[in-house]
Amino acid sequence: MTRPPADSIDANDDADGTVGNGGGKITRKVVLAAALGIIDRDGVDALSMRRLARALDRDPMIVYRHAPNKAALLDGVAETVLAQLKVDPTDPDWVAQLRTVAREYRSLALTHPRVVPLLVTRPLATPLALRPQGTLRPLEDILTLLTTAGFSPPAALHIYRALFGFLHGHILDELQELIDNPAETDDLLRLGLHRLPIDQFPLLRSLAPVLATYDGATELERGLDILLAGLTTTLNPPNQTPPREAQPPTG
Amino acid sequence: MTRPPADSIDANDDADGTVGNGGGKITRKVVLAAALGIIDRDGVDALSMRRLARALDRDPMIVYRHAPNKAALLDGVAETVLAQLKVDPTDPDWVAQLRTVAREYRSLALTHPRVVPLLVTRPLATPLALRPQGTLRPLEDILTLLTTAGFSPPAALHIYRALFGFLHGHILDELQELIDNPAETDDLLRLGLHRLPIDQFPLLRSLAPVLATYDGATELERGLDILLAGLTTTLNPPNQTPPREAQPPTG
DNA sequence: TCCTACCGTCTACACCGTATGTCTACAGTG
DNA sequence: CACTGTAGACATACGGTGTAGACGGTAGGA
Repeated sequence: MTRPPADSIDANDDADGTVGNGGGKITRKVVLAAALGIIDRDGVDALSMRRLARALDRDPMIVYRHAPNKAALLDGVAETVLAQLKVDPTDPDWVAQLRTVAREYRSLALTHPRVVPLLVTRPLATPLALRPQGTLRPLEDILTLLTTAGFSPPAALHIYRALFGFLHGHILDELQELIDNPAETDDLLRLGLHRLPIDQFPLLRSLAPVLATYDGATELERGLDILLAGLTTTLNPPNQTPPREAQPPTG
Repeated sequence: MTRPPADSIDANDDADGTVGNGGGKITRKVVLAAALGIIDRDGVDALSMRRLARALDRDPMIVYRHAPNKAALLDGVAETVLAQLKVDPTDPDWVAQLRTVAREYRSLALTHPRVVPLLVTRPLATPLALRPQGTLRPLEDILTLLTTAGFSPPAALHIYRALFGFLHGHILDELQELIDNPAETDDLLRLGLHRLPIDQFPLLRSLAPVLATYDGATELERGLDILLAGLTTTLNPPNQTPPREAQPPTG
């Protein structure tokens, strides 16, 4: 009998909402999925080894069979999210492909907003080459995309940096502006801006309506316009399709 | 006598390296400075209320006199660092002023690299208006800088977002590429890239020398060139000095 | 059949954030 | 002077945390 004590046999679709995984086999994938679920629901701080084990309906120590320690577990969660970012390195239109990647990255971040701190933070703790390979895959793929398009590897790296730098910044910006109290109708109150002294923050307060109607998608597109235009003019590869203007996805 | 038991009276410049603050008065500033010291030395994870108290040579609970809880303490640390960022809202040359701010932000991040996760992450947990006011000061100041230069408030906000989005992204990029093993002379080994399978990451591995000689300062300047050029062409304010080309600080 | 490998469990330790209570020193009041 | 109120520092305690180490049971290979 590998099940926990009797009192939890039947009544345990535990407080984490996950249905305790019953008697199913525990794999790394299952562990990471459960961890991701907890983080999505309650944030990174809410993820503890014990709570994760509770969600898996197993002993806390089981997690250590699939991750050497908690830091590695968090890396794993970041990796599973980032691994969903697919790059097509064979796309002949590199500008369009980068746009697609950017949009997908944004939508990934918006569906897992509480994972974003991990995405931007974990790499700071680990030297590049020691990072989980799923994390490096998009980098390598974009490098091949760009070198295939005619860029030199250093130029490709430059473009990659510019794109993801911009992307990370944009995501952080956008998530910061999520609404305080969505039910409130008045913009000032909804954003909590009324708490700021008027004499010290007049402009910020006056921007309530603008802040309240922030549109991340088109903000991203405009940023990409500028960025990609700047890149194509400074670094034109030999064999290349002309860069397209902003073209938000139709769907 | 407010001092702790005798055994620590003379021999306690404790393991945190800070000289226990002796009998000095504990203020919020002192607490935050000690916390910053610990984070600078050993990272955010190493900061615990107990260790902070040990550094202050006091009982753990004093910290709660100056911060309601640990999250607020971290916010305070982020604030003290960010408050060092001075914006001159009266500068007539807004482009030059933004460049200066960007450079100062970068140098701030480089002198406190382990605080950067807090800088980019804490705001995600707190709605804009609830953030410590020291955090909002640079925002308001940049808004007045730009509106004084002739931009409308929404345009000013747009520029602020673009600048700090780019800035955050750049900082994260730059810190990620810090060296694994600085003593090693071979670039591949120094970056740990030899651990990557050649057949799966050929381009990344080939970029070892480029990665090893990353120059964040000029990378930042080039990014600012593109960004500010893009902003001035799309959003030209009425009364404005012409934008200058990249001009790294002479000192 | 035994051996090895792994998987899940149990126990235990040192440490964590913080609610609550107690002690002390001092300010103001009569 | 005694008395009270108050604020700061200290002490205790509770429930939780990450994880080292040892133990049993089960599966597969020799």
